[in-house]
Amino acid sequence: MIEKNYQPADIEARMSLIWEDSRAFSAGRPERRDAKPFTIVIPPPNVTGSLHMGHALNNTLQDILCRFERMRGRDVLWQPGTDHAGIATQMVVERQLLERQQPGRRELGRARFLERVWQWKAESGGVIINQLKRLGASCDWSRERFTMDEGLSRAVVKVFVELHRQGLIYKDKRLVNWDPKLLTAISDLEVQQIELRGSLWYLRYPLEGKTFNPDDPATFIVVATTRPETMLGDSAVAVNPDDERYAHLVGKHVILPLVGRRIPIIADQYSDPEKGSGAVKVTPAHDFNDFEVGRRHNLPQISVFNQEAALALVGNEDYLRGLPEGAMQLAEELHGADRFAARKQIVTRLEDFGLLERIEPNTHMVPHGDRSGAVIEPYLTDQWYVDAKTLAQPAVAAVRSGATTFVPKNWEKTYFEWMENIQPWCISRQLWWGHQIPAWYGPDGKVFVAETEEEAIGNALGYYVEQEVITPEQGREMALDRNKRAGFITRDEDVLDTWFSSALWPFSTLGWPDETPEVERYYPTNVLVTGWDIIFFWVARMMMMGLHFMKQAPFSTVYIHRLVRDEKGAKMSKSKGNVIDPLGVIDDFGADALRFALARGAAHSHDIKLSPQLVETNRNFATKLWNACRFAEMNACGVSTGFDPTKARQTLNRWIAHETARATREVTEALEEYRFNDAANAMYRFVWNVYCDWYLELAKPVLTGEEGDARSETRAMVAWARDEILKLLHPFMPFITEELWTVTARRDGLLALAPWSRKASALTPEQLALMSTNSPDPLLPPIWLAFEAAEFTDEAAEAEIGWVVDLVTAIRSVRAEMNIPPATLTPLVLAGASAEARERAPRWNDVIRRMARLADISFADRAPEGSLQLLVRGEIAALPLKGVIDFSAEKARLDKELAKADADIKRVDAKLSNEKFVANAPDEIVEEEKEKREAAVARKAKILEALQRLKNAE
RNA sequence: GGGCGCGUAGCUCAGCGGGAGAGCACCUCGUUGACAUCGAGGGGGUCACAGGUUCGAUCCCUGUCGCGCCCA
Repeated sequence: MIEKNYQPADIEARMSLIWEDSRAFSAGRPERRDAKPFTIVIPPPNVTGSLHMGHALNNTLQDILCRFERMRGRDVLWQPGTDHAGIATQMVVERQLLERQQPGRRELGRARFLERVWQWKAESGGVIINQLKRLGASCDWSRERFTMDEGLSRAVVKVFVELHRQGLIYKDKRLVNWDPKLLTAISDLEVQQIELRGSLWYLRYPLEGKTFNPDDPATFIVVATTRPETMLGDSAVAVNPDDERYAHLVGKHVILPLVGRRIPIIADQYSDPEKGSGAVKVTPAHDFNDFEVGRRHNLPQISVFNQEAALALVGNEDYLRGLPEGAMQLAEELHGADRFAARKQIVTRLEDFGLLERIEPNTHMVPHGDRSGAVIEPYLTDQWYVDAKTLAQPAVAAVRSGATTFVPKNWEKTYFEWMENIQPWCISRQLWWGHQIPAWYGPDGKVFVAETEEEAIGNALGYYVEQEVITPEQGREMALDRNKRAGFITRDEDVLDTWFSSALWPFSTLGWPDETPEVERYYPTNVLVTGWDIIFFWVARMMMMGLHFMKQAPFSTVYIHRLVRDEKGAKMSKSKGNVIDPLGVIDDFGADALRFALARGAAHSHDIKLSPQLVETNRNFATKLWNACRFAEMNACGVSTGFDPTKARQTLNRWIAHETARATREVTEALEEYRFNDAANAMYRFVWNVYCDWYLELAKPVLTGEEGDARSETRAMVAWARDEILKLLHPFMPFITEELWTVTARRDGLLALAPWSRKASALTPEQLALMSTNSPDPLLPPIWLAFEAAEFTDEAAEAEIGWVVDLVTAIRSVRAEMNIPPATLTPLVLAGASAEARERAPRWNDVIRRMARLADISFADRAPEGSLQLLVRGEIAALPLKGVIDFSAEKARLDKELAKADADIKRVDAKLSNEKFVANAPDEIVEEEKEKREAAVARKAKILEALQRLKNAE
């Protein structure tokens, strides 16, 4: 029994349990041992996360694909899990400690802090998994993984060690993006360039050997900078080699103001004569471009900041080297000043000495940390790097060769663009939460990288014994006693970038580095579904790691979807307050409605604009489906075993079989091409505008009529088509369809595991032509017969039902236009009807009368006088309404139609009389135009006839 | 500055070489037993602009304007 009202919350809770209990989504179900696998790995949400609309879209699309392929018989593995999200999680826990006024991270110390994080993870880390379940995600939940699981951690260590051994991971001292708030290095990708209004300061650097005179430009050179405070670390001034203004100064020196350091004037292409003064200060330790200039010219790198981006001058050897007497005073005065305070102080001092020429307003891009929001400081430190350039080569080749394809294809260009300009990937983070780098250092700083601590210690002690730094006896003691080696051998404190472990996700989740059956069966995966924002963070890196370690690209297709925005097209953000909470709309309208709304909007080249109202609309669609199924139930439309829709005898039933087959093809083909919106919209139309609006309406007289073959066939067909609808809709709206599947008949199994009606391989056009004949060749191989229902067509049925639909629509339309009250039943006269119409009309008498609100239907040679005359498929259908119709309105209506027919004839004539058109256009187009002309001429004749009748009646 | 994408009904979008479409919104009418979370009907568009290619352009090409995003 179907409940009277559709109540999604109730259904969704129940269905979740049924799926879970039956382990419907488990990969490797025994009966599918021989089936082809289909694998998707979920983009692991942050363990700190909660479901937002982006997740809802991303996972809805993945679920549609998984359910679709599961129904097509594949052995589906949708691999779920979460990401430890280094920085984000550490921040969450630190904030919690602060709120609870508990000891902070540093007070706790590393071990106890990590314990706290794990504890937090155990308590609150599973939130998003449950939210994904509410969305209906059909992951194999028994296989849930976490990037810091024992197994995945082993994969991380193994990858690190191997890449290190191969020279693809190395330690280097270079500039990094330093976050002075979080006190860690971050990768280029975690930096956001934000345009800010600032200033361009023009500073005078006095030339060596001349007495500085603010009024004499010959005594100084002007440099322009956006960061005057870094001048303390300047080690050169650069001018463009082609800049004649400065040619005579190249090779000379300036004395750095305030500091007194003697630095050279060098010629380098980097200096742009058009910008600023054409001369730039060079600070290799605090600017990426300057760093490169410094390398080219072998300049000293003078770092003047500490970790917190405050000036660190006292005791700074690099800074103090070669400075004159008295330099200490300035160092002491400025030491410890924050970079922004330092800027003010330095500018003031320069100004006092006439060293500031002018200040210009200047808008420029300033790097910010994407997590902390702090202004990023280029900072000179030792960090670990991955040689991304080398790893990128196979990753580029895989996409070039088509081994991996992006959908839509244009993303490949973005991918290439980045991959071909890729920079070394900084993977070390000065955090605690994450995979600690498997590197150990000896007293001289020598690095020992190994998969286990024992191995590393063993190597290290062996090395130092050999070097006679320690005795073999000491070595043995240190190997056995952790305390004895403390301080002698120390582990690298840093952890790896979170994306390092995510890069391994497609194979680490399957058990690699162990040789598991899962790796064998489910790698490489089939499709990766993700947003464009993590192509670089994640997709590119999975490609690199997958190809390097597995020798195969991790997925054959990368489907990139767009963003979900609010109804006005604005990005959803907490600060704007325009966030739509997916769980909120699920509460209000159901997960199915949200999923269907997202799927219907998921076009390739547009962001999705979503509003609660849109979800409501799709809930209404679910209600419509619900009620259609109730209607079927009330009319005893039960599943009839062995029923073959292609053998139906009733025209109406053949028609819906034809339409169902068409919908099946449309949905299948659209999903095969990741056109989620086309697939979902095809179903929306089919269910509402075909099945409900016409099929069920036209079937009503039969269903409520007398017992007989026609009625039983119709009952069976209503049920069959409903079942097909439930199947086709299941990937989009799993809950309601599974519920309706369960309650409408005794079923062998779950809808989630029921077979899709169209097989994976498309038929050739020749095969299709064969299938469309009404009498299939008895010699056809059985596999073709399996396609029959989905390939079925019946043009004759379509023509007949089309006529009924057109007739009813035309009558309804004119009745509404003429304001004929619904209660008024009018007679219908088919004037000069063709043999076909004479046959059809009695067959559809009941339906047409009911739907068009007619008293009766009769035939006549010509339309009765004083009737409304409609043109339906070239024949006149007349409504004799003497006394009711407004003659002038009717004349106007017919005139309008006449004008339309005339316009059509004229346009076609223009074409056909154009010799070039007839000569150049394809034959079928010319033929089509001729047919159009004939039809329009015939139509015109009928309209003229109708006008004549009208005139006679006046 | 480089790249990608988008300008089609009031809104959101589909169509991407041969007669302008859908959903929502709007207006009119309607509770006859699946459904008012509904049904029937209707109005509404120089397909941004300008050139070009073509027998034919909303669709292809070029340019202009406007909007969005990514990378420097």
